Amino acid sequence: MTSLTFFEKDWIMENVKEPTRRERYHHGDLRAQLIEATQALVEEKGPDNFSVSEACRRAGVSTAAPYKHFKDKTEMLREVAMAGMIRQSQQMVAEIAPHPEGSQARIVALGRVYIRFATTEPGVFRLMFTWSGDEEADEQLQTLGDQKFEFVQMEVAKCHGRTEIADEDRQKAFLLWSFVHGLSFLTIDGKLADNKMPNDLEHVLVEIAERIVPEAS
Amino acid sequence: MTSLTFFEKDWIMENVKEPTRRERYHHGDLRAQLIEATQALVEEKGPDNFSVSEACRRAGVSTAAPYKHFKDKTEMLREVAMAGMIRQSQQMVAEIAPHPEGSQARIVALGRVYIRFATTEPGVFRLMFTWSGDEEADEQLQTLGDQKFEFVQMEVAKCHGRTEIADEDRQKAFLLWSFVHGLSFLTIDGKLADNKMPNDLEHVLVEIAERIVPEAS
DNA sequence: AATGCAATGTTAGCATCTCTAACATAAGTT
DNA sequence: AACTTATGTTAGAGATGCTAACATTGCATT
Repeated sequence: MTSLTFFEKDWIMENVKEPTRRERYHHGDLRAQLIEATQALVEEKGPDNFSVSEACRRAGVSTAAPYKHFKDKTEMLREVAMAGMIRQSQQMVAEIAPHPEGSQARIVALGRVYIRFATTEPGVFRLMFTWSGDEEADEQLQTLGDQKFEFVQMEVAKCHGRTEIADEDRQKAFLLWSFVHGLSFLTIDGKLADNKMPNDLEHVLVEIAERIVPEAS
Repeated sequence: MTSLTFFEKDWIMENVKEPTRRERYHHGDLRAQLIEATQALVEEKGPDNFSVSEACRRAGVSTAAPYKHFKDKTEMLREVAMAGMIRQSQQMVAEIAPHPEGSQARIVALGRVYIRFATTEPGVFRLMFTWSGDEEADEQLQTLGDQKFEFVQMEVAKCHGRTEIADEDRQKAFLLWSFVHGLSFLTIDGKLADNKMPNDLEHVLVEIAERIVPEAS
């Protein structure tokens, strides 16, 4: 019985002319669509100039609707930040895969992903890291960040032929992180116009990796 | 005549029970006081949560008053950012003074000032560098930043016994800047809790300087 | 299948914020 | 003393974050 009604529903969902999902009172997918709108707006206007109202307009919904899905504006933004964190992590593991374990190329790849993400999604990137305020709310965010950093530390350790993270690895990973983080922000904040930015980013990454994690372990 | 009235005024200003300057219709010093309030609020609430209204409350003035002195909210914030830029530069020149020209200690001192400023005035620091939006408005700000960067480049050049900036110096200054910039943001954004942060900041600064601008030129 | 509940929308409205317009007053000039 | 300019004030428009009260829908239980 239930299965039959399910089939009916499926049939309706797929064959009927799709009420565009907007004409219906219940949206069906509002939460996801609001997050999507939020992310888009964060990129377009920057995290500071994001407004819930505008996200509502985009989702074709009243301005009170989000509050059935999110506690407040902050929670909407954090959702986008979290998604960004995960996306960045995925890109990292994908990008180092082709390179042999313990190779410097892996370190370079990590840095490349970091900066590419920052320049490709500056709004989300800013959101992820410059969470001014809220103090304790971003526990999950912090956890994700910690995991990512430990991942980097592990890669550095492997470069030194270790299977566990030593103090030296921690230190070096930290140097690397600070560098790419700073480079990312200087880039997206437009401080590297003109002659300040080295022309070849890849070259810079290799150089910094060489200075901190030399190929000859 | 006029000089007499001036004297009278001075006498009033100094000997009469000071109408606290708030009881008077004309404030006398509103612009400066608004900037002061803005800076304080930027530190307390963060640049994003700063509101003109609150600055007005602090200055004891109506919410429309600022618009006789500033074009809009953005201009108030920019004023604070500019002042921060200048303050940071002054600290830099002061801190390198004791060290001999061309010494690595000078480079370390520059980094120390950069990070100290960021941690001491995180609100203003954020304002100075993560100016999301406005595009062309921050021309002056950009100019100040450029000057500072050139100053750093020159210091690096001196470390190599040069009196003019070479490409190598540009490159190295850029690496140094990226590093301290990233370190600053990671610190004020609280990403360096627990074991991630090396215990001794000074040591880290020396180490990174050694890696990029070795003492033995 | 009918009914009831929980989920998820909507409209109205409050408090706050930025910024403008019109007006008021102080200060300096002629 | 009268005029002008600078610098305040009050009133209010338009946007925003969020809440309260109400409406509609979907699902579950009967």
